[in-house]
Amino acid sequence: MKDQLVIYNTLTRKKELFKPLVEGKVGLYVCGPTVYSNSHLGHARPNITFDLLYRYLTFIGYKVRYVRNITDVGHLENEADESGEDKISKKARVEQLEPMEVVQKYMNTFHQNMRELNVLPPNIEPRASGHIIEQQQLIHSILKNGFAYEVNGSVYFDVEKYNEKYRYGKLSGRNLDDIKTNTRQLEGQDEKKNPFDFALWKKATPEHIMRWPSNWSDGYPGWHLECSSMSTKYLGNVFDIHGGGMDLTFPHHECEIAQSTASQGKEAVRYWMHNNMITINGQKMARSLGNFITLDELFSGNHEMLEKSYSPMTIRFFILQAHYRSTIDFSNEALQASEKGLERLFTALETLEKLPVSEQSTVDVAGLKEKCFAALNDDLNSAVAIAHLFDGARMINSVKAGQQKISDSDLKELKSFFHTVVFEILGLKPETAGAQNGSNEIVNKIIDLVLNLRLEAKARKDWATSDKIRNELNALGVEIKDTKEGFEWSLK
RNA sequence: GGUUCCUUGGCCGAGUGGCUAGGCGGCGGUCUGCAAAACCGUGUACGGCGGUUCGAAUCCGCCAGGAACCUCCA
Repeated sequence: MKDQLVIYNTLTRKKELFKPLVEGKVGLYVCGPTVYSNSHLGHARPNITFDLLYRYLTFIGYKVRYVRNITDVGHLENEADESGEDKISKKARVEQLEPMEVVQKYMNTFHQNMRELNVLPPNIEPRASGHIIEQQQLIHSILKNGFAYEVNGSVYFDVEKYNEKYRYGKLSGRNLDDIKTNTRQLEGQDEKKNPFDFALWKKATPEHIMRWPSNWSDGYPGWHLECSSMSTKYLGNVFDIHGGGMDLTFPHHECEIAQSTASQGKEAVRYWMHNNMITINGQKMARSLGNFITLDELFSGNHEMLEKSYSPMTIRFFILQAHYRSTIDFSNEALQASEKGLERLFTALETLEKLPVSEQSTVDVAGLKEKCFAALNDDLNSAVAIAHLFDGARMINSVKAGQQKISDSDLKELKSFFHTVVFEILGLKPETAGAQNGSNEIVNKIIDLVLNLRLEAKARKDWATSDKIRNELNALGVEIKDTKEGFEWSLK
């Protein structure tokens, strides 16, 4: 199965068979968050997408080193303040905090949200602020190779010079002539030879708090640099996969390619993968557009656009139900559909544990399994894989209902398949309220007691009493299903 | 304006040159004292107009609408 994974490479705009540089090992780098405010739904997408990739690569037998950075140096902000100060130091002033305190605060909530979404931690989570020296080294080598120039303590990348030897714009499908005619002339950029040149090192203005000493000035690194230096530091000069949101393709990833190539004469990344955006009313959800809903708001339901709260697994499932390269449109209706669907899947998973076995199967477990893995191998098509899981759910329910039969060996295979795909690969987990997991034994016993009384009432055909018990337990959040044997219940 | 891309049934979303996902919702049925759950059945969906083809929603062209990027952004 290892040799069958096909992934879409933005660089070639084609699906390609994935072959790692080193047999059996994969180097994976993903652009992580800039930690200056709470994570929103949009941030969940790349993290879940590449969590799926990480899990799947691991599942098919690769040893993966997954590196996901934390951007804590801050990017230049281009808003009305015109000060050019960096996002993190600006926020710090507003809140009267140390920049690193802001970073720590939002890094903590990011980690908390990721845990809630069952996103596995990466193997290395480097911070830009901890790699200033490496970034400066990278600038030195780009300067030495003649692809950068220094002006007044700042260093800029010479795009035109680079483009004479290599091709700037290959990832995003642009060419320099187009860029020349379409780059806006921004204020305060007169140091650059050309407006499309980008900063490698910026001299800090006096009010800029985040600063480090360097040969050129007290300043801070340009905003594309950290990924170039940290990815190659931990994964090697050439590594397998670099991921991130589609909105980073240009200029961020384009500049990364230019920096790596300018410093080492060859490209660092073999496969570029980009996830699409989450939209809301057809428009990208983004911090800067102000149309975002934070993950905490989703989990608590505390936002005017939300009809109710949505659990982390609902969010995760919602995202996985679409292919990562398609946009996915947020709405209460869509989220509730996912919530119901996920419930159906987990109910089937429970049913799976108590299926009767027969001599022969009338169901095709092997075929189901094959189709599901074929979907995952096809550029990580979780949407199709999940569709096959629903076919599996129907299979399970039909066996339970006695309409289909399953053999002992097929049942074992089906169980293992479901557990592997649902828990290990898709990273879903049950979210039952505590009471049924033994955390509140006495409550379980009381509910059982009451329901047994109801059973007695039913035996007497005392429907008034039995319905009263059911309705009132329902109101308390206990869902009751009558079965042939008696009853089943669960907490909502 | 430039570059890239999208438009699928009530909603969300796969996919493919002919065999035509899936979820949610709706409708009908089975089961049930009634519910719930489950199961079964049910939709003449592929933005518009042309073209290529035996055959296109899938390929090509034009038009309409929308998006992303070009400026921080997941």
